[in-house]
Amino acid sequence: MAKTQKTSSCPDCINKSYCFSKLTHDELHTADKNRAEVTFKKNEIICKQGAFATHILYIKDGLAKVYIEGPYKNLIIKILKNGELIGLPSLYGSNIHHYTVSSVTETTVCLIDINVFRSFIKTNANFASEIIRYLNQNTVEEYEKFINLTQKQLHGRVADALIYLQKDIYKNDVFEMHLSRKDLADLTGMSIESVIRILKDLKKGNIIDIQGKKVEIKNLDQLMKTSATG
Amino acid sequence: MAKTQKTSSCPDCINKSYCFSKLTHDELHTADKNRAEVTFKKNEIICKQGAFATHILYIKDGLAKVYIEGPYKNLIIKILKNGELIGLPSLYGSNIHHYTVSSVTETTVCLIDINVFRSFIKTNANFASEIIRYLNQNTVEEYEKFINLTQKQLHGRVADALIYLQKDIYKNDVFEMHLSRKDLADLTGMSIESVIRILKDLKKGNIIDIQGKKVEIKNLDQLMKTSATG
DNA sequence: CGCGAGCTTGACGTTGTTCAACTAGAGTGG
DNA sequence: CCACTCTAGTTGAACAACGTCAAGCTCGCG
Repeated sequence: MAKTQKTSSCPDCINKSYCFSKLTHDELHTADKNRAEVTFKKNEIICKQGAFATHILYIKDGLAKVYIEGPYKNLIIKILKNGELIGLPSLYGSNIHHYTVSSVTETTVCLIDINVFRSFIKTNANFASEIIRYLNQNTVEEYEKFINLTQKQLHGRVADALIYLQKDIYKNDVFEMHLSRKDLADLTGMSIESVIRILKDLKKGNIIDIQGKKVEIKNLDQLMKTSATG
Repeated sequence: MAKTQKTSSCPDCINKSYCFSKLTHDELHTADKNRAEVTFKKNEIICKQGAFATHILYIKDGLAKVYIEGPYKNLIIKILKNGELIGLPSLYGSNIHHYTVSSVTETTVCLIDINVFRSFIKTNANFASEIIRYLNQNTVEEYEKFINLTQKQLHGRVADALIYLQKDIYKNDVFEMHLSRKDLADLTGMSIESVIRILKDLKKGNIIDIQGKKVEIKNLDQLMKTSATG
């Protein structure tokens, strides 16, 4: 399972999420006192859909997948990288987690008591508006995902997923694919077999190259065209 | 087009959204001074995706549809009824509208200057947390919609739409269907023809009845079973 | 009475899933 | 060091689900 440690304090932490820069020195100290740091190995569950949300989690390092557990299969909403927050949808309203998060690579997270988090929102308006900004950005990304999943066919959806990984996650045309074919299927809302076939097509069309875990985006323009034409 | 009028003032308004109850008397007066009231006829655009978001809108009366304009067709995210807010995703971050809203029936909305709205968030923590609660509730509903649209087949999706209308919008087993078949198609992410066929099936199975615009949910249990089994 | 928009129906083709078999590679124990 | 197993990945064939097309219908309205 996961091991606990506690390295740098919040005021000194250089990885902290942008919204924390809105906190005062005192508030950061309060956060630090109410915080735990945990490292998860690959493929461990970080937070479980349906469980009580007692903490807001903050990804300090690593990659994690956020997914909704549906009746038959899962849908990956988003891949989280360092600096991102887990549990905000449970901040007010029902205090249970609305999704499951599990680690894709070894991942270190900070846990901050949800009530401490709430108190920051009450007392620090800049922090509150930063949280709203963060929530809204997620909402806008979800709208885009809605269109991708419901109005594009397979080639377009795989192209979207690859562009997402290239632009938002790895920020490089060449990257090591940490997601399994099943993860890609859950991310694009299709079957594993279809993912494989489409990747093969894209490789044959010289748009991407795949060697084992290594993926290279060879023709981003063409990939974006594929994304656009569905 | 739309006509402008201004009836009751904000402090006296009995239709106001729950979050406004968190505002002080003075703040409500400020809102009132920076507000306009507009009535849209059926099928008019209330706010347009891509346009600048200068105001937060509040539905005082009527029904409206929120939809994302995709490359080939639209996706209806949600039906709005009185008390709901338009434009929150544009509050911080990019100040353009991320969706289009148009009236389904005659609809009266209040427009509140977005900067006034922002200032309330800065100065009134209860209001801010109420906004976050509202945003989060929408997010959770969107998660459910994600599963419905991506993991269910046609019968399940139509069942979901009908249950949504019955439970959240009309709150009655018998209601007048204000949405066209195309609207239902955009709401469920399918073709018009398929909507019609599934409705026919449900009618044949004695689960619903349709006479012109009048819809009756005759067997909600069965409809929920249909929703669950996809 | 005639026109047009929204609705309905059936026939057909495409897309994408499912199933089943097979392969490659990584870890395990003898 | 090699057989053994287990999982992830891959391939092809058959089938079901759904969208598209084309035609006809209905109803409200000028």
